[in-house]
Formats: sequence, structure tokens, C-alpha cells
Amino acid sequence: MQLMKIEDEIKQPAFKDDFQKAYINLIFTAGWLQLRQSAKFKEYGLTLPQFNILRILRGQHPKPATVNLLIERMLDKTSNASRIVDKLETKQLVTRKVCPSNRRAVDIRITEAGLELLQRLDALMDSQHIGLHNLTPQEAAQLSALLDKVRD
Amino acid sequence: MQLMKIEDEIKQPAFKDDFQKAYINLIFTAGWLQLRQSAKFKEYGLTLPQFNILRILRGQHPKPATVNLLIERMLDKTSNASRIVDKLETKQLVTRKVCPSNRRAVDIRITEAGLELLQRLDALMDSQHIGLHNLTPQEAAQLSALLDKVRD
DNA sequence: TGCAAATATATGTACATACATTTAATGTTG
DNA sequence: CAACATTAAATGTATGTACATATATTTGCA
Repeated sequence: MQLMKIEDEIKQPAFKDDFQKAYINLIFTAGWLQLRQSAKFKEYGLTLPQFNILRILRGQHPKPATVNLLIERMLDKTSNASRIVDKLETKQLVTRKVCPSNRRAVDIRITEAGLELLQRLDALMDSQHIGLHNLTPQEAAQLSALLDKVRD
Repeated sequence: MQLMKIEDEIKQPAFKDDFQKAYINLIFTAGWLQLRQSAKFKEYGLTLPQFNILRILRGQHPKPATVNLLIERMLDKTSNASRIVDKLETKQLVTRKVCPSNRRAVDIRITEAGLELLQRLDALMDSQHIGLHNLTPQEAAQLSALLDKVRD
């Protein structure tokens, strides 16, 4: 069988209702996608949160971002941007400097090396191995609409 | 506006295409659901992985499970079941005993206290605050079908 | 039989999340 | 303007993930 239904994936025969089934399917599928993505990214020495921070910094470039701005834009708001920036700074993919106009804040900028690395990863993200290319564009749009409704 | 589209949630104006948009929406929505669930469960002193392990053990009850069986059934196969069982054992929600017929393996069983806790959490999972009850049953089924196709 | 391979679990390490607390700088206001 | 509150970031702690390695037991087979 090509298509593995969620029942087969997690080896449990039945769900109580379609709500429970979709819920578990959603968590499972998101984890499945992230596992594939992080495996690919490991070859480049980046974790997923590090990649996401880098993308936000590229969006700001050449303006700096503060830790606060990173937290606002991150998919997971409660995580710890400070320590992820630590790792990126060690790899010289970002710079960190006290903000001159507000010395509580820190100006974080992506470096040239960071921009170059992101460019290589962009190609990966479009590849068959990571995206949702099993869906048609219409199905992808439909999926987005359903997910928006879940969070309503 | 009631319904927050994913563009608003992550404060980025546009996506490259519907694939990228659905991808980010999927990761974001799964994280959003898990954050709500774990916040509720914290009142009961359980984390999500601990809850998932307990549910598998209830499925086996009164038979024991081994660590291997837990790993097979967990949504995330590569995580560390041993240490999650450690935490559950400390809370006296499970017991751990060397398997008599194969002394490499460990028989893990859910306790009465564990079963009682799960029963209380079942009610929570059905509540408005955690499930996908913004969808109709038809939409939930449609969501599941799309997610199965994503993983195909 | 004895010894290497396989199996079951546990442990170590780097990284991340979730949340509380701390430190420093800046605002606010009586 | 001094005391207090607020803000920005960093740090501490418990938990979990991902992966490599270690330890003990069992299996297989020369």
C-alpha cells in the first residue's frame, strides 16, 4: 500500500471520532515533516530553530533585529531566542552588538556567511524531500484554510 | 477579525506559494495545539510525552509493555522512552520490573493511580479547549485525508 | 561449549523548550 | 530627582529530543 493512513502509522486500530483522528494526524504529520527537514539541515550544521532565526534576520537585513523581535516572529513564542543566537554567533552566522540608542537591547544582524548558507538551504526547502509536493496547489490552499479554522 | 490567518499569526506578509504557506501553517498549528494541551496538562503534573506513554500502557493493561513496545507506538520514534518512564515511576504512575522470561527486558505497567489520572485527562481532551471542535466532523475527516496524502 | 553477534535497556552529550528568576537600563511619578 | 515600576536580555532548572555509546543478557553457530 502506498498511502499509509494514520491508523497504520501509529499502530492503533481505531479512533474515538474524526476529531481525535485529525488531531493525532496533525501532530504526527507535523513531527514527521520536521524530522525530515532537520535531518537534511544537519548536513549543514543547522538546527530548525537556528534556521528559523536566520530567516527572520534575513527578512530584516540590513536592519538589525532585537531578541524581542525574534521572539515575536518565531513560530514558537515561548522559546529561548537568546541561546539560539548564542549558537549562531559561535558559528559566525550572526553578529550581536549592544544597541546604541537603547543599551538594554541588542542589535542582531545576519552575516554574509549566514546569507550564503540560507541561499543554499532555500533550494533544499523547495525540493521534493521537504515540502508538501504530494498535494496539488488547490489541496495545499484547502489545507491552509482548514488549519486557520482550527485555530479560530 | 475572528479568524487569524497564518499571515497575521507570524507577521509575515506573503508566502512564496501555497505549498510554503501550508507547510508553515501546519508546523505552526501543531505547535499551537500542543502548547494549549501541555498548559492544561501541567495542572495535573504531566507532560505530553508522559501522557502519551501512559496511554500506550493503558492500551496494554493489564499486560505489561517493554521499552521497545513504547518506542514503536510513540509518535516520535527516536525519543527516549527510558527516561520518560523514569519520571512516571517517580510519580508512582507506572511500575518497572525486570521481565522474568527475558532479563534484558523490563516489564512496565500502569498503576491504579495512573489509570485514574488518565480518566480525568480524557475528559479534558474532549473539551472545547483542546480538540479540533472548530471544525465540522466532515472537515476533520477532510483534514485527515489531506494529511495522509502529505506523508504519502 | 565457547565466543561473536544481536537484542534490550540505560547512559552521556548537545541542543531545544517552557518557565521562573536575575541583572541592567530606562521610564515614570510623587 | 529619587524611588519604584517597566522593559530587554540573560541565566537557571527541569524536561524532552536526537543520536552515540555502554552494559547486560540472550542467541546463534563454528
